[in-house]
Amino acid sequence: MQLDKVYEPQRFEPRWAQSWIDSGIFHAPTAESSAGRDVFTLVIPPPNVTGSLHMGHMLEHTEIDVTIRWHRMRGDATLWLPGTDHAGIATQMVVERQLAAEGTNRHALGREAFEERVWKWKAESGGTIKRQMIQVGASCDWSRERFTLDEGLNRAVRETFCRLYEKGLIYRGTYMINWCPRCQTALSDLEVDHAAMPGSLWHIRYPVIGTDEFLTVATTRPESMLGDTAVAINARDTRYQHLHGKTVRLPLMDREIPIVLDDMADPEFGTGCVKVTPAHDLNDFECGRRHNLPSISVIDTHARITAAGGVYAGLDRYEARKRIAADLEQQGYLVKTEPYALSAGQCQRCKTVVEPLVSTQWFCKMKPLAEPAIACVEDDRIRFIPEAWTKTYFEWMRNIRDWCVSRQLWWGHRIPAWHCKDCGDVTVARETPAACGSCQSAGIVQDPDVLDTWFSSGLWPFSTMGWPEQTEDLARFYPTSLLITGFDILFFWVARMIMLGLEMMGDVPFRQVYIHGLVRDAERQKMSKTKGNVIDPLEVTVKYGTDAVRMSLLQGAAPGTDIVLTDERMQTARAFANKIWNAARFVFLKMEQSGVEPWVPGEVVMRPVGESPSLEDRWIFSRLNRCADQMNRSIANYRYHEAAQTAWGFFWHEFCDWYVELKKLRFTEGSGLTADWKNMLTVFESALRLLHPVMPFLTEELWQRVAANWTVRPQSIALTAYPQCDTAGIDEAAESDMGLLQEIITAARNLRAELKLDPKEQLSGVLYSSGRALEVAGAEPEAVSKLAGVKLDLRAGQAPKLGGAMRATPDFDLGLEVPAAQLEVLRKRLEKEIEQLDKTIANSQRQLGDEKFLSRAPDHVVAGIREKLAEYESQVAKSRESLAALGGAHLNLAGERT
RNA sequence: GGGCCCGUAGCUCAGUUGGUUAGAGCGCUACCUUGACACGGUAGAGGUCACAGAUUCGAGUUCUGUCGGGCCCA
Repeated sequence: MQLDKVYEPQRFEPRWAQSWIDSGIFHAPTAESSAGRDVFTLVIPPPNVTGSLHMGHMLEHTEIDVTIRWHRMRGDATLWLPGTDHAGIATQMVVERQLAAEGTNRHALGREAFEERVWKWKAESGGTIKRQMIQVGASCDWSRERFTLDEGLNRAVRETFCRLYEKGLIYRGTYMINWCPRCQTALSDLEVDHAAMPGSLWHIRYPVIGTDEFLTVATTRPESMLGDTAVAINARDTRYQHLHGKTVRLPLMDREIPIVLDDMADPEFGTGCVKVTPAHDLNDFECGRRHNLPSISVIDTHARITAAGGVYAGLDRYEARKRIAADLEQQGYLVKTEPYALSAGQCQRCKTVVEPLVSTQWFCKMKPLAEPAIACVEDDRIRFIPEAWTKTYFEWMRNIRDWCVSRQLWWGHRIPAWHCKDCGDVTVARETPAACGSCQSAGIVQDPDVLDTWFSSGLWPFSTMGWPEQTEDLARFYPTSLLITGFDILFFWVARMIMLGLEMMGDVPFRQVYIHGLVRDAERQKMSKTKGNVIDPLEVTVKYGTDAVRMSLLQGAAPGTDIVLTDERMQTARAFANKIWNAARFVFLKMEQSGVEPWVPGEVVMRPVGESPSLEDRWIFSRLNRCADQMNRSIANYRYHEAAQTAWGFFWHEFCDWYVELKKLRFTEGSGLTADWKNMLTVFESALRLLHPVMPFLTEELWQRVAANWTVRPQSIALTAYPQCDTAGIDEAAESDMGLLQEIITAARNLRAELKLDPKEQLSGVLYSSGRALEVAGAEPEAVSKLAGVKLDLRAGQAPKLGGAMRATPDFDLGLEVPAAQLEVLRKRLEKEIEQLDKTIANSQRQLGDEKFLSRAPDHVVAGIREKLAEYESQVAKSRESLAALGGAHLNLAGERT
């Protein structure tokens, strides 16, 4: 029964983490066992299978776990479905780096061997994150764990691809795409980051054929001129109108290209005319289509100049840029070069500047998918929290562009399309076909490309439940209830799940989306490996305890704000855990002394037991009910910071600071299981339950001891009922009486501290009151004498003489007997108090003298101010009197007593 | 260029539909090693709610603008 003196979470956290998993208590209940209960489902945002847990995961999983544990305790049939993502490019890159270190590469290895190699890597490191999640107590159903490359999920991917293809929503075509020359694959628009970087603007003049004029174009990429097939001017631009219909001679290439009229040329910007390179710029590509211009590819997939680039063929794009700029200058075509901040697209993964290339790829048509996805948020079938994200979502959805879904990678879902060597047609099929669908030729080969990882992630809420099979899980758990994730994947993942869920399942994938913040360091910096400011969750959970880390994260997790995580905060959270630990230690020690056995009533009791429960019992149960009410509402509304604060305040500042201190006065040795004991154990047990979703380990460890003798109890606190507010347990009278008692004690302590009296010295004093305070103090004399160290003489009415060590409040006047010499320190405080009260009184009087206020403000507000004003006035009068008395010769408090 | 969010105590943030003396945690100051806990106790100091207007009897809260910070999209 004895607990260690200091809270050492390492001594019990690993034990519970393992035991929760072994007992399978977090598995979703069967349909039979949970008939009639509400269902609550959440699928995990799948982490990278070869990754490891970072603080972002820890925050996300903590918020999910709080919510899940709360729902489970509320009696819902709860499923948190875990799993991982194959993270195409990222994982392939890791393995390619391994190969490079071995002096080889994937092409030398061949596709099959490479894929084997990646699977091997997955087998090695794939379990890490799962182990870590178990370690930090994530209460998910591991029996339903999924991986995006599982066979079942692959079927879902193929089914989706085929359906979309059959509907004409997936097509293959030749368009401008983002190409990463390092990763050697196409990328979607979302996988390209636009970063501002210093560059130059080159002004190049193109001679107009048949005249002695020039058109000067400005470009940030002079090397692309090799592929120019026109120069555009704006029809409204009077400077160049006379040149329409003529041609220019492209320097270096000696090619004659037309001058076209196009709005792309902005008369306000630069020289007003632009070069057109349809093969290497999206705007130029579209311009080229409008004018039927040829498209000449001069940069290849390795970002080198192609054979079409004449003498520059084979040069890297940047090398070519230097040479071309130099040649232009030498030949007199370069007008000037000026510094220019340009925005270049970078590969999100490897930061290489992407190359816009014309390429044949698979695309997904987005507009028809986006429309219902917009509608379901407009009509509230899906709600974003915080709501501000709705706008961002709409903004993106309404301006959506087609999605390039093919990737030239070897790690991922292979596109289910087969090309015919004979007729050239494409056969798209769910199962590997034996022959071409058009000409029946057996000479077909599967498309070498794989799908964007997000294509499979987009199916996650239903592919994980067995779709396209009509499984029981799917029927029970889809749509899921909630998604908790970060804003950084709102478009990548959330938006696509909504579109694909609606299209494939005919229903939204989740009802609500809670977007959490970002974990930052003490300087509010994003955590990053390169900055070296990452806090490793595993390290700190060992150091401070998982519960303390969870508490720290939740304390800062106000919706819509980032979370600042510091060692200081985690230390404090550990101190909180230690406080609870020691409160429990006190309880158990006292139990032993009193001969009491662990006891719990057997069901949640939210009211005190016993014939006439004590004030502190009535009070703590009342507070417990309010705490339960607040906890339930806070968690329901994703106000995790509020839940954390509520539990913290209840345990520390109500249970420990007052309740336990008062209860100490009740317990005597060998008294047995009195009502005092029953109430204390009941409140403590309920409070543990309230805290459990936030600090699962500590509460489990203590609960197991508190409830040890409860014969028919669940095997874990996680399976007990979450306390709900019982309004009958709210005792306004007890709260107000307790408030008075606290005020009396605090007033006495305050005087004592201000007068710098010995904290241990027992003092005498007087309490005057014409109200309830007298009865409260009379009923709890020991509380005042023990907690404030003052023995009070109780007298009805107001103090006859206000002077000396006196504290006046609206409810009572309290004085201490002390030597006159110690009273001087009171003067300053009284002066300050009077000043503040005067200000407040003036303000109230001004309001009450204002006709408009009196006529327009609601009655209760006016009445409230009148009442307060009377209080302030009486208080300030008392303070003035006290101050006057201080000035006098006689500072003896309760004068008549001496 | 378009859009979103944020400026409240030294720090990190709360502050629900406008309403009575603006809160919490940390930090800080003073005192206290009291038999649950110094990872503790008691008491205290600290804010013209970024700025300027407007609406209102009344604004930290609503509206407009300015300044400052962050983010997203092009």
